[in-house]
Amino acid sequence: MNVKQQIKEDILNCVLPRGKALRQVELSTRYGVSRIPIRDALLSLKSEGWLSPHGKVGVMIPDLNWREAEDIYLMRSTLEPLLLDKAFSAISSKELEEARQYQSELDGENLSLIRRGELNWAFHQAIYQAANRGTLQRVVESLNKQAIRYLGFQYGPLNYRTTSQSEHSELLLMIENKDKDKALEHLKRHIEKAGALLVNYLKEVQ
Amino acid sequence: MNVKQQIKEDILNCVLPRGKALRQVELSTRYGVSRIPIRDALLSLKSEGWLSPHGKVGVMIPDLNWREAEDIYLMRSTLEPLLLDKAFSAISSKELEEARQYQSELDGENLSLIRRGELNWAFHQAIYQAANRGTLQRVVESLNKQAIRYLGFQYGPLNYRTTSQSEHSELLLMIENKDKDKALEHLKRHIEKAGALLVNYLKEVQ
DNA sequence: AAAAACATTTTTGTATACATTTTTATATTT
DNA sequence: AAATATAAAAATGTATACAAAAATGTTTTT
Repeated sequence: MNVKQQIKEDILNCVLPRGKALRQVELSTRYGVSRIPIRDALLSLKSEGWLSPHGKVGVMIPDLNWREAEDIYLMRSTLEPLLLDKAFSAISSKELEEARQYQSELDGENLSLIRRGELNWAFHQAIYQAANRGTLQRVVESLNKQAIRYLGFQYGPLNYRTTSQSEHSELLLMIENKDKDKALEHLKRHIEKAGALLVNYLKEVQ
Repeated sequence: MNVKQQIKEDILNCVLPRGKALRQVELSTRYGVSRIPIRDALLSLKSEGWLSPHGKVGVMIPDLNWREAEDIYLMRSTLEPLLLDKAFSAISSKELEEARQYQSELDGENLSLIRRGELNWAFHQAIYQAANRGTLQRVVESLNKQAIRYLGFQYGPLNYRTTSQSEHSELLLMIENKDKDKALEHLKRHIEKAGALLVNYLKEVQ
């Protein structure tokens, strides 16, 4: 696994200190590489929202907060139906099969949080790719990947797993039945519900 | 000016070759720095959509295409009203004054395309910042900055400048009059119109 | 004693050198 | 002659060394 992925894991597992500046030399000894790939990884993670600036210089691991979660899910619930809309008529059994593949993988018990997040995105992406809308899809992808940082809550205290899985099944059914309006609405609600649950929880614990 | 900005300018002014891989050594001699800052800049520009991957390795300047433009403006027209909605009640005369400042700067004749794009974003941002929604705002910012690549068309053949300026004035008026619904609708139309004009033009020339 | 100026230390940014990977050209095989 | 295998070239990725900038601690001044 490359350094960037390792750092992501370590952010999720709270191995790295939160709130204070991450030092490049420290990380380079920790991960056994020079500072250059560390620097690359930090810049990249910053641009993806996994890290935030620390004063004039350096980066740090930002706090999770409900405002950010709310923004992410608000955007997802707005943009993903747009994407599904553009994809809808082009979705074939090939895409549906691929989506089901990822869905069944999500039933596994011993998956890391990151893997779970990636599979969740893979499921949605399998459907969206029929839209052939690279730019819109990349934004939605980035939002989904940012949401991974909050997955610890959803799969932990909130116990959202079974709900999410059954909603995925329902979505696939609606797509199979070519019921576009219903599918779009269902997708929007699916995302809104997950968001609301998460935001409420975050507001409580803060 | 730093290397990244220089490369942006050179992309906009079609100085760098489009479609073929940009070579790091070539760029490093061109801009008089070593390969490291060049590499940083290329990675960063790729993540911002100014460059796209070239095969397995390297990056290239992508073609402008109507699909991307349509996606960008579709997202903007969806997300920016959300942002204005959240900002609305918190917009004071301070923000309006700042917006007017940028607007009057936009009347200038001898502005580079990048400067014009930045000022246009600064105008919108001045209003949006009252929302205090960092995550949503960053996505919208990134979309606005991607749109800069297409500004050559809007300020050139499409001659959109005066229309845009008067629409900005109308928006500010609606905000002053606390007419939220009208302002949201107007903003959405403002973006949609710019997008439709651009997309139609791009479809024609391609 | 508080504030400002200076020196020291720490940290990041960049250049050069080397390792690895990818691409291209050439030779070999069928 | 086309396809595959191999070797050479070119490009990117990474390590180390150095330069610039930022942060910190100390001294000086008021």
